[in-house]
Amino acid sequence: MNFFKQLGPAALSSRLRRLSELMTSQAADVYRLYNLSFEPRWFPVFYTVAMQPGQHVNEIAESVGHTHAAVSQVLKELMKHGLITVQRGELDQRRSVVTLTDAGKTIWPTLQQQASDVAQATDALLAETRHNLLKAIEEMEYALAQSTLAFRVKTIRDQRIASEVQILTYTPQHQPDFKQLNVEWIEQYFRLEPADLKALDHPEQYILEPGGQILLASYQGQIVGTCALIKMDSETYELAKMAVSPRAQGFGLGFRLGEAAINLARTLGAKRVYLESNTKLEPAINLYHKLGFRKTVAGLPSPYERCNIQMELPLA
Amino acid sequence: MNFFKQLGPAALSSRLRRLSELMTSQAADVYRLYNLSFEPRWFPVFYTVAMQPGQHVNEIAESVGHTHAAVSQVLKELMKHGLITVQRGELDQRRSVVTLTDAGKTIWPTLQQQASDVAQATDALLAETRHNLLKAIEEMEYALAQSTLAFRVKTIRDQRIASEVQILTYTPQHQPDFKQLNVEWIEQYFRLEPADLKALDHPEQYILEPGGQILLASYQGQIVGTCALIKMDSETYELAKMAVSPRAQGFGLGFRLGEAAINLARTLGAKRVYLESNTKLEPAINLYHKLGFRKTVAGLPSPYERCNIQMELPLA
DNA sequence: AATACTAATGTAAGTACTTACGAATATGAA
DNA sequence: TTCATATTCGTAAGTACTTACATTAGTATT
Repeated sequence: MNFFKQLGPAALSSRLRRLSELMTSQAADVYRLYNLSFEPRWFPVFYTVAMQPGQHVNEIAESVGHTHAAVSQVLKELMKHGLITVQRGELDQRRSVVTLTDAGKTIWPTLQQQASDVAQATDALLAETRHNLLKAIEEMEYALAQSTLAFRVKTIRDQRIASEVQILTYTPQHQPDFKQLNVEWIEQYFRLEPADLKALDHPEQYILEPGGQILLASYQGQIVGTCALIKMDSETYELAKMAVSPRAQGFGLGFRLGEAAINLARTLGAKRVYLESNTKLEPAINLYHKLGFRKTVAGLPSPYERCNIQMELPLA
Repeated sequence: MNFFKQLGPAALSSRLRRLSELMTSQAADVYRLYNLSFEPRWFPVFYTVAMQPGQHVNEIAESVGHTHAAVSQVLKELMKHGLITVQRGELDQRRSVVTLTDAGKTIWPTLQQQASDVAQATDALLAETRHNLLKAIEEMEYALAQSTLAFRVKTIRDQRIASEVQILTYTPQHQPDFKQLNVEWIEQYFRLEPADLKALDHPEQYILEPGGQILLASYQGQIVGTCALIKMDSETYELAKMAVSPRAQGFGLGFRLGEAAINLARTLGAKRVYLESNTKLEPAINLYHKLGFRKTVAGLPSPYERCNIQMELPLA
């Protein structure tokens, strides 16, 4: 049991299962106490049928909170033990309408008595504990419905990664990474164009010297993202060469880079930033939208074939 | 979900299972987040092996709190995925000694990172709730280890029944029940003897008139237990004709009747009560012991063949 | 009236464990 | 040393559900 002590919270669901199994086996002992040839797992279904005969499978399933398949299986067993009868629905022939047999009606009072005894014992049991299990379960179900465990973990992971990510400005040593990351995604979706190679092979000449900037994201000592601002005129910059390595995608890196680029454009005196992309690149378009960019109707002519959408972000 | 609302506590174990399933499926989503081809249920076993290589199956099972069979199955899968190697133990050829492969060592840091992220998320999740699930589980496991659910339910049921059981004194109308209950058990284990029939057919003549008494237990309008005090001399009574209907056995009825008889003997001025029985009737002997009776070495001669033990209770 | 869709439910197979059983090896007592 | 007993582990089957799929019946649309 060292495992639980070291990783308590992570092993929660396993512990839930263990406890559930313990309680199930103890419930079986309870049934033995009452000398009924009745299995604990039948109880929920039998209970709802006894309380309201004439229900059909789906209704019962809804009541007990299991699937119709589980109910169907239990009904089969109850029928085999002569406790219920199942008939076709009169109005709707698809339905299986369930009622108690005489044998079922005979054991019902004992079962009720037993249920009441169990309820009392369980209440007393819960009262013995400082942390109420039932309420804890309810709260946990609610919390998990509000926000998935995976979502919560992702948030934490992204925060951790964000704290490890640094946004750097371009120096000549970054050229190979800058080129490689962009070539990678362009070749995945489109074909490299001459305009690409010019900018990627000679960023100083084609981006920096005309007054642009290049930003890079580094994570664990590696360059995993790039982004460039290209100066069009004194008030207009183009956001381009946005690339994130596949192994670092999904960490919110694109957003960090985009944000940094927009802030940089502001300090450079830009009144607007625009970009060109392709509607095929849905995640990218979503990212740009999240950054505040909106589609522009008629844009400037693009040197790239692959672009079929222009977006713009006015800077206040 | 009406079922839960009406029978909340009784359905606890079912709810535990549901929550466990919910968390298990969400845990699977978490693993998807980290792009590992690794199944959640492997984690506990893999974790212990990574933390301490060279353990054998039973040790791992003990660590993770599952059975060796479960560990064995998981190890088989881990081996198939090339994450561990299993070798025969050097000293003890029965043992399977487990270590990580290089592939296993490679994914271990990611897995650790993930476990730490999950632990953080779960801690935050637990902090969101007012009733701490983990502590509730621990408390419930402890409480159930202290005293079984079946035992608790039995206590409550016995109390309920006790409150419905009445101890009556004999009137002639009870003779058929008195006879029937005794005949039932005697014939089950032995044969009816002439001495039995005399006392059962004519209790007034053979028990009451010589100064004895008969007590009966009634439950839900039926006589379900009998017990007689037969006067031997002014200071000695024999406890006899103790019978409890099979349908009312296990409710502590014998104890109630015995207690009442002993108190009655005291008020009649007895210095001792003794009884005769057969060691074959283990539950009865246990009952007499619980009532305070102890085995006597040399007793009075018995009119019954079936008796091979005498027990006595001195009254203060 | 034919067609496409949806609903109801039975059945099979999967899940993540358990218990039961059996084979191989080790240990202890005679 | 030998034989009964205990330990270790793998495999099979069971458990109490689930999901996936198949079948039949009803409903809406053309």
